Amino acid sequence: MKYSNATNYALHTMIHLMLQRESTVGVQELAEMQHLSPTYLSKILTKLTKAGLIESTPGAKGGYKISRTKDEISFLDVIHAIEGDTNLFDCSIHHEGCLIENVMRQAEENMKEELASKLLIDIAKEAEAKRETGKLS
Amino acid sequence: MKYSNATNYALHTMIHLMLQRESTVGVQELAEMQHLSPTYLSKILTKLTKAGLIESTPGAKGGYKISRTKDEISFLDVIHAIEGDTNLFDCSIHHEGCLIENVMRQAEENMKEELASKLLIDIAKEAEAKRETGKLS
DNA sequence: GATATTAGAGACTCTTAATGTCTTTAATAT
DNA sequence: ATATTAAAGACATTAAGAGTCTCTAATATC
Repeated sequence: MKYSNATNYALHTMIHLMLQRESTVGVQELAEMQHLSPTYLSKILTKLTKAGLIESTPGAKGGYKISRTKDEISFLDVIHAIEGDTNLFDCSIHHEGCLIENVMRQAEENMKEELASKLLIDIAKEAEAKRETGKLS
Repeated sequence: MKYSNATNYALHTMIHLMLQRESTVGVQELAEMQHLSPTYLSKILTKLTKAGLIESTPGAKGGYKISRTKDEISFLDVIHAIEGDTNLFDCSIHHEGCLIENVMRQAEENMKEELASKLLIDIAKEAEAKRETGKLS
């Protein structure tokens, strides 16, 4: 019962791309930064690309950059891109209208609302400010 | 990224025990009801017992019954008993004060607050009422 | 056009956690 | 003493996540 590591890597990568000045960053560099193998991170980046959160250009001088919609990207967007559209809880006994499932779903909804209201850009700026005051993010 | 089936079984079992008039119910009966093997459900029940949510008596005429605190048992109590004290999200990169982790933890907290505020007894009563109006739970 | 570079796709392995079974032991009522 | 029931623990099975490797496709540069 945990979010996957991939979601963590994805979130950190997104923040990094947001703080990036250069137009594109290759998977090589992104992978090194997080001590991951490029091929593994590549799969994560592909998911982010398909979700429209980042843009990729193949070929020499290619790489990834944050999407134009960068000021509107929420935590939930990233989670959704990686984890897919899943619920934390499925009753699996009752096929519909399970009272227990209803309660669990409502609670999950509260969490998701919070995650939808949190924008990556705000955290990115916060991280930048923190870094400038000497503390490494 | 899902709550375990065990949590679902545990919640349903708790509701059932709350609606139970007879003093104790054996694992045999509880297992049949949910189409589970008795030994498997037994492990779940042991966790609930250790958490103090139900009480068990071994031997002939033994079985399980809901704890005396039954009016105060929340969804979160059951989840905690089965899943343990875990977080949905661990940064695993940064050792402390990760901004991303902070956001994720806060959102999770919202969910848990909701789950702590929902009492099983209310759902049990609702299920009972629903059953009496002809609809099976 | 040839070459170097980079993303993407897919098959594959490894590891871990959940799921579930089986057997034995301990406790209790009759 | 016996039947019944919970508890414990070893064990097997399954499913999902994590991660690697290889090959293909696209693009810039020369």
